Amino acid sequence: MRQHIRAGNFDPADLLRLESTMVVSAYNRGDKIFSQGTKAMGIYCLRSGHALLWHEDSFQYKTAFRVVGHGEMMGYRSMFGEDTHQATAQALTPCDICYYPKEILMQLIEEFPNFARRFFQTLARDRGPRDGLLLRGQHISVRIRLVNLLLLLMENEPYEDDGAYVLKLPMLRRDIAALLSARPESVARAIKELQQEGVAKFNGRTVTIPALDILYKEAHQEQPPLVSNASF
Amino acid sequence: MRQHIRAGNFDPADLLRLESTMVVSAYNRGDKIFSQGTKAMGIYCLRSGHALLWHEDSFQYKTAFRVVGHGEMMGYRSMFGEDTHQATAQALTPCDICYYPKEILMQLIEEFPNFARRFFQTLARDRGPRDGLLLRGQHISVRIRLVNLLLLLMENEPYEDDGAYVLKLPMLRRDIAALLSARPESVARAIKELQQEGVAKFNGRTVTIPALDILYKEAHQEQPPLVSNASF
DNA sequence: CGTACCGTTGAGGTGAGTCAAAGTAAGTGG
DNA sequence: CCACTTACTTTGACTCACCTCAACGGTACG
Repeated sequence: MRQHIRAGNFDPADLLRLESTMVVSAYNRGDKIFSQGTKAMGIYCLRSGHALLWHEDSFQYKTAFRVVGHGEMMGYRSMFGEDTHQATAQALTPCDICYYPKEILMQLIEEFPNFARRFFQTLARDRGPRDGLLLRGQHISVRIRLVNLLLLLMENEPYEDDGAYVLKLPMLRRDIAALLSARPESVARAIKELQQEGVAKFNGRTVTIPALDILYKEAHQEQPPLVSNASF
Repeated sequence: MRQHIRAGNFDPADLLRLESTMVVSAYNRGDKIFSQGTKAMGIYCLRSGHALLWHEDSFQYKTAFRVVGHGEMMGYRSMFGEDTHQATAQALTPCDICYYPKEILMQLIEEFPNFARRFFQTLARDRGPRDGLLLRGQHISVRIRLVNLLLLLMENEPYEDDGAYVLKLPMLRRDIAALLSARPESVARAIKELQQEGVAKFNGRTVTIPALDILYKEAHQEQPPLVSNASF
């Protein structure tokens, strides 16, 4: 899922131009990288650290929908949509972020079909029906949503120690809650449950998972509802 | 939001080629246009009628997420994602649908920057954080979600009679439920409520709305929760 | 050693899901 | 045109997961 901007089959001159126009900035925890409602003029790419994307609806309810990690892009949806930002990006941890202005990107896209294709793919795969629903669908318990989030975060941070997987959460409990469209209290209760059953050990922001397959099983094999839901 | 494939600034020869490769098929209510899990080879465009897009998760829970109306496209996300279809498309009403194969589209996209731009925009605007959450966020009551759905459907079917807006629902109650991530019973109760308060009159699949602004107000001005939800 | 968050726990309330049954359309075939 | 079937819709009673509110325990930091 990661989407670096990498030297592919590009003209060195263009790459140089891309590099020269690129701006790298450092952000501290809590800093906003861009804000919902402002005009999208380019895209951002994380060199290090973590950021959180969240959307605020007309009821002032905030829902986080993506954790952006090292090497990943953000802001592209609004840029290509030729619209204002539909979300706010905020640094979860100190991070370095580079910015690519729209004009340069558009030029490269026109010139190099492969570059365009990569963006088409990124846009198309981003937030398809698949996830999102798994993290926020209310027919799934907070517990299962949490397990799915853990698995998602594990994809990006494979760290093994002594046969068990270890995951360092880059965020607060309330951010986890926002990602699951739940409340911090509910998250705490779900964590307690998983803890007691030995599925995962939580120690502050460090999560230890003894057996990944148990987690995976739980994430995808809850009993289906008995009654179907639509005219399918 | 509608996305016709129209004669823009294209080469007549290419348009001819596009037309010649296009296949138009007729579907009856309930027919599947494409199925989740199958390979996406092109895009579909509705000439008439309505279709419903729904996704089935690993718990066999079905969530509808889009009603496709006249002139709108579907299947493009999976095609550009170079992936299997992430949803199933099914005809809500009898409809005529034309199919454009991928190769032709890709050729046109490479050749005409404006054509590419339109697709970038379509992809980027489709299912951003904005809607979706309004229709399925569990912090919003089924009633408000229903009101939002009505407003969404009204956008495409403006029909005025005697000062009141009239909307003909192209779908069953259970499909509405699937769109709201709710149950048909809950939808029925929400409908009853709106009925009793005179906000909207439901008669089978015909909805009459005396005052649009009341509906609109309700859709966006519910009291915000007292406690914020994340470290924002 | 306060102060200020963050995280956890408990008690209580509620919206919406589940289940079951009755009511209403919409076909279909005689 | 009327039985008859089938599918869709609504209602009521019950249950439960999660939210709300409130209080308490932890940890970091000046």
